[in-house]
Amino acid sequence: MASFEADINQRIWQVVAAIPRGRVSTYGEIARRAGMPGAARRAGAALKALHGQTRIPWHRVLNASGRISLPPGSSAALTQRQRLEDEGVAFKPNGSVDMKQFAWDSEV
DNA sequence: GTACTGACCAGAT
DNA sequence: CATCTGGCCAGTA
Repeated sequence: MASFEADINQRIWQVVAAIPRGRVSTYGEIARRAGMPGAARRAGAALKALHGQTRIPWHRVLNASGRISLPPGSSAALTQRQRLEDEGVAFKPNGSVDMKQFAWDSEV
């Protein structure tokens, strides 16, 4: 049996890939859907492992506050915001996204 | 093996 | 709003 760790990453990426365009989710939600409730950090580690080279829509994942969890001003953070706005996800002046409106599991 | 860190989270102060 | 605390799991030194 191969270690489950590698499969866990695949699981996480699969969940992220399932986020509809124009919607966002959180690390906690991703972890929960991947079968590891409470392991939000694991989700972050899995996305970091992609290091940008992937077709997985990692930019649709925000932290529980609805904010980009990457260093402000960093290349990755700017790319994430750019791609989300391009998909129709709006950022408030304070730099957060309205989860009530754009969360994957949320209805308008 | 231990210790520290991190694209986290929720609750308390 | 800022700060701290405990919890979670994996990667790194």
